[in-house]
Amino acid sequence: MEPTCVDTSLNLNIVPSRNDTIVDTVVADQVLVEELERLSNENKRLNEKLNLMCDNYVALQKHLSEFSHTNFENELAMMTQSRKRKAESIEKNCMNQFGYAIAESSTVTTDHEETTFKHNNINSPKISKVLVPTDASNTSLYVRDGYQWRKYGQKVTRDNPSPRAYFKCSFAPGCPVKKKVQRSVEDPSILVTTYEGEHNHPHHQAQIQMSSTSNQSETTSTYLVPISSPSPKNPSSTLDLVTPRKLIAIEDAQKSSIQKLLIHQMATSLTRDPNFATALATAISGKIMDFEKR
DNA sequence: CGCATTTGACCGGCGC
DNA sequence: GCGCCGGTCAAATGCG
Repeated sequence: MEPTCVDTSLNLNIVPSRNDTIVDTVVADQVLVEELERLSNENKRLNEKLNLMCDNYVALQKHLSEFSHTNFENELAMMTQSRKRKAESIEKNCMNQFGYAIAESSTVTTDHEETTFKHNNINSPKISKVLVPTDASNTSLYVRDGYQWRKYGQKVTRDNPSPRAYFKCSFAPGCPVKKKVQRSVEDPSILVTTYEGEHNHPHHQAQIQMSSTSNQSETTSTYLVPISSPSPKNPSSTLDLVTPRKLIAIEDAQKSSIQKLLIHQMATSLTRDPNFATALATAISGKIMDFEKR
């Protein structure tokens, strides 16, 4: 969008005549009416500009969304390309059990899922993976998801310089669920959280809140990821990790954060603009005057 | 003092 | 059989 500059300054320096007060009042009235008309026109122009900005914003958002989606798919492809051969052999082993589904997901199979497939049988625990966008500078591996976790180990794996943290669910005694948290190799701003097993207790939050925080006594949530938690009623399996539904959830989370950022930037830039502040004040005063006319 | 985290040691699976 | 690597254990440590 090409930059536009709207002269919103008010020429309110009305100097009253000292001689004829009646004529002065009439002239002043005329000036006020002209001023009102001018402000009204300006208000219309501002509305048009605002609409244009909104349209451009929607278009930009659309482009950004497409770009993010493409990047995400590329990332997944890169993450797995080096291990594709290994995955293919596993795929052959598991094809009888998963058939079409596993064949479709083989290109985005991750290291952990490979392990899952190796041990997968009817009684194996369910695995789900969630990508949590977070601050890359934040080295914390804590992801708040509504459950209570106890960390029992940390390892640096061969394929990833960032350490992998191991957690057990301590929300209920005997809960078999474990999770692993590790930063993505390609994008350190993404925490890859892998859940294993099913909780033997209800979730105490309707919506999972995932956040990465600087310490374990976190009180603030950085991101809200609107996806359901792995639950016994959820028919999702290991393969669910790569279904479009998950991708959409991740994309929605990204879009949500991007949207907030854009809105914040728009608001900041607008409020810092003295022209906008003046125009806003003018519009408000104009509305008040309109209201008083009635 | 109790609980959670840290971290090095240990174990088992897998590939060569 | 050996070494590598991921996962787990458990003693040490820190914190409220």
